[in-house]
Amino acid sequence: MLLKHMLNQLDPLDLAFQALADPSRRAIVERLTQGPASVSELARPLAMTFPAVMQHLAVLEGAHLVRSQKVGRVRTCRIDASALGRAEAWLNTQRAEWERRFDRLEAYLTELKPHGDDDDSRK
Amino acid sequence: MLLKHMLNQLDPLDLAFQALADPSRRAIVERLTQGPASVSELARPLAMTFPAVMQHLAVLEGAHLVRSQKVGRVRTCRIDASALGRAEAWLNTQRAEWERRFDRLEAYLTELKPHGDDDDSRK
DNA sequence: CAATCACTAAAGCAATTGCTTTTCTAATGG
DNA sequence: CCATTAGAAAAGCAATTGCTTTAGTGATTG
Repeated sequence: MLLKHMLNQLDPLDLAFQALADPSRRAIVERLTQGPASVSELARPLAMTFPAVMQHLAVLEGAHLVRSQKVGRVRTCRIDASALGRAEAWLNTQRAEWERRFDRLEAYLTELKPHGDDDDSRK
Repeated sequence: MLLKHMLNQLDPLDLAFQALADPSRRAIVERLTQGPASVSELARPLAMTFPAVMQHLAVLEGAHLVRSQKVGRVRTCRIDASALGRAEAWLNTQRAEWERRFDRLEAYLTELKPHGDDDDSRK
């Protein structure tokens, strides 16, 4: 029961969604879609200490939502659109699947009762 | 510092992404896009106790990703597409924004150096 | 009506999270 | 060269998470 825990989080979607669950991290992502930024620039608008921002950044990098490279003493961060795209794709699939089923159901009901009556057993 | 913690998670996106960060909960969502199901049906394929599944369901309902109603002794769950859509929309916006900026940059580079040379400082 | 079934409530617990403070290293600017 | 700047590493801590077990409450069935 602890082995399973340690070997967990193999699925990239776990990491991506987990990373995006935090508003500070989403703010960082939103900032980076406007273009690259240093860690200091990312930290400035966030009401927390510098190390805290670094840790958020580590989470985002671990989820492959952000890449970064250090030149001189400044680390420049940019978004990595691939992980963003995979999360988006999963949601897209789920909604598409739901709508497909919904449409099938609607078609079935229309066929069953072809005149305009959308009422079901009320209360 | 603990008040802020308690009043946290006001943003629906926090709840949605947090809920989707767990593979069991995503499995539940995937199952429900195929159509409604009882708690027992949802629990069957998941290698965990019944109460654990109920707790996952509570998280999903809290995030408005799932709705449910009890009739007799069985609770029937269905997905709530609206929260799914809002998460999808956020990701969509971010990718769109990123692509917009990317295209602007590309156009700038093409204008700057109009002949077919896509090389940058290598190594 | 008694046993079972589907679900609920609650307590407990190890692991993880989201910070903090402190300390350190290395690049840069005057 | 010395002070500042940008980032890194680590330890500590309260709160949260993802389970578990145990002990219920009502519907439903034989």
